[in-house]
Amino acid sequence: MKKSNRELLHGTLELLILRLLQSKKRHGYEIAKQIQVFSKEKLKVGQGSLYPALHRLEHKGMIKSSWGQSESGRKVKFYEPTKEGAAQLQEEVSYWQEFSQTINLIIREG
Amino acid sequence: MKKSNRELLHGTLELLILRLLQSKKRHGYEIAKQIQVFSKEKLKVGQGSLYPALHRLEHKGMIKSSWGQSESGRKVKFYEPTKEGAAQLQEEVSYWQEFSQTINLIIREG
DNA sequence: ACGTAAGATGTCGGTAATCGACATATGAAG
DNA sequence: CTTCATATGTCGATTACCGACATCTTACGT
Repeated sequence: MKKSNRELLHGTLELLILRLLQSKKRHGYEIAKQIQVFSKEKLKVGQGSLYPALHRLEHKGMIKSSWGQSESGRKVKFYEPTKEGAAQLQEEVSYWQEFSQTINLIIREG
Repeated sequence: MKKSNRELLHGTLELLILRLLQSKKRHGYEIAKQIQVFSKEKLKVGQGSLYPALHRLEHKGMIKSSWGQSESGRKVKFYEPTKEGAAQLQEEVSYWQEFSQTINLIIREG
């Protein structure tokens, strides 16, 4: 009965995570915040989406984790991409580009 | 156990349908073919995705259907957008633009 | 005349990603 | 001393999408 909000990140969450980890080691909470910042608060990825996605990626061997300390001295789990993850990112990006170009083409000329 | 193919149209199928119907009345099979053509065969929407999406849109009052004849004289069900559907399309398009710009930004500067 | 391919609409069950809600713990600020 | 932001995590529900299958019709080759 309850109307659900729009699904914000259909299949692109793993792409975003891999891309953000490519720049530097990051922990989960930071990734979520960064997505919010980049999107000017338009996209929000909740914990119920983020953490399962991280575990999924780790389980698939795309990223690896290590406990460490954040700048503020808190215990955090850092993630970084593996070699497979870096390759996967390239694939995801090129798929996204093809995909989004197709959507844009249909919007323009459909 | 079987590995599934990549999900081709994550949440954008209704946008594509509404957009293609905006140009002219079309029937289901034609819509699927058009998406294939526009994407240069890279995207394929199967019947198991297409027809439920059409029924969904009709049930939501975004499109309406009428039986007719195709150019080749076959019995086909034509769809066209309602007023609500046209408005919904505008919303979908502007959401898509915001969304894709965000993804592109993160790909570039993440 | 006959079979097969393509056009066309539809259903069904399974899969999997996302979601909101909840649980929990810690350090900082007031 | 309590509340807020940080931080990680689980859980169940929803739902779109998918491949497979079913069915009917028309066109085409042989």
